[in-house]
Amino acid sequence: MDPWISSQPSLSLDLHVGLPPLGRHHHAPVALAKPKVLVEENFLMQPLKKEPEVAALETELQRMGEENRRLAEALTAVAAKYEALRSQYAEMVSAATTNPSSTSEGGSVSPSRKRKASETSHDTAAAAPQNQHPQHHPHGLHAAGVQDQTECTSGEPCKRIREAECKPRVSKLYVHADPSDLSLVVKDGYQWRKYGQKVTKDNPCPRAYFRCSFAPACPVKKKVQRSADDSSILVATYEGEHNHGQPPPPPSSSSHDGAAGKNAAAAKPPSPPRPVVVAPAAAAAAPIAAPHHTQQLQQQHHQQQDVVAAMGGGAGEPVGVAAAAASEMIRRNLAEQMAMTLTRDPSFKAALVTALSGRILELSPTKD
DNA sequence: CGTTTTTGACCAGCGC
DNA sequence: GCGCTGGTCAAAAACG
Repeated sequence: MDPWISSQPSLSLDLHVGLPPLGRHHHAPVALAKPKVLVEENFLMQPLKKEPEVAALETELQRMGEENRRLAEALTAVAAKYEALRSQYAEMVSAATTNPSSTSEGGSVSPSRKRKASETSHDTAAAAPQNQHPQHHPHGLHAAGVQDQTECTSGEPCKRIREAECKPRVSKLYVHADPSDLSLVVKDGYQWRKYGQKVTKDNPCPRAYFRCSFAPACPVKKKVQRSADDSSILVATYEGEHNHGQPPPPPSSSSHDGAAGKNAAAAKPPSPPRPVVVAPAAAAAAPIAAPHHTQQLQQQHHQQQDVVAAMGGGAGEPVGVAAAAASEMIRRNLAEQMAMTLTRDPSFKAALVTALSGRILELSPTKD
């Protein structure tokens, strides 16, 4: 899989129990699918005095090996689906870029931009880059990027196209957050500057408006609001597409979401250095806590749906952010779930201890 | 001192 | 035309 796995603390034991060592270059999750029953092998290599206890353990190990294999297969299936979806998305993106007229780029500007022409003119110019996919026009000001403008200058259909057909590059991200934490900060790896807050009609919780502050010209905007149904869920709505790469993760834990100084402070307490979209509180407490974990999985499910929606719907949302972050979280959760499942299983622990002791004995110079 | 957040005011679209 | 609403601006405050 990806390097991220190797950085997962919960997986850093390198125990070689069923799963291959997680090296630096796992390109596909399928790599996990190869069950290596090293524990079993090591264990069986012992000069056995086949006592009933040993036999029982052996049976147990075999059973776990089977289970391990099943899990690996399930993981393979999930990974395959993930890859399929991703390639599907890539195809759609390429199709969209080769035939821009069919994808109605226009809406990327906030659909409700209501400023006057003078403002919108420079606004669209500024917003243009977000309309294209970064890999094509990283710096904007190309035909595709100006399309919004051209559509608008071509006549009044502009508005309608924008609001109806051209679904703006909007994607939503559902992030689990501590309900007691009132801040509206969603960690996604980018730097955001808050420029407004508003209480909306349908939700008692205020909505915060952010702009990407990493690149001055980046047109991406983000709205964050707690879900009206579940205050522990933060709904982040991204509009537009970053015209710059993702800011490099800070070497240590420090300002990540917020730009500098106060922003970082207000943007959140120390957070995981990765662009994970889990709210810091949850991220800090969740990895081992079952309830949080469940919520995270639900959250992950939401995100998965959103990613799929983004793939199927508006071609090329800020999926560069949203989808990447979502998939990141999905994978992370997957790994955490696996690690938790294993570490919480007493029989697994017992087998692990047995295997380790057997291995130690085997490697011991005094072994006979 | 520079940057960001806060927050009231303003603007424009929409529905009646 | 008027009020409601969402989105944005910009001055003041806050922070490191």
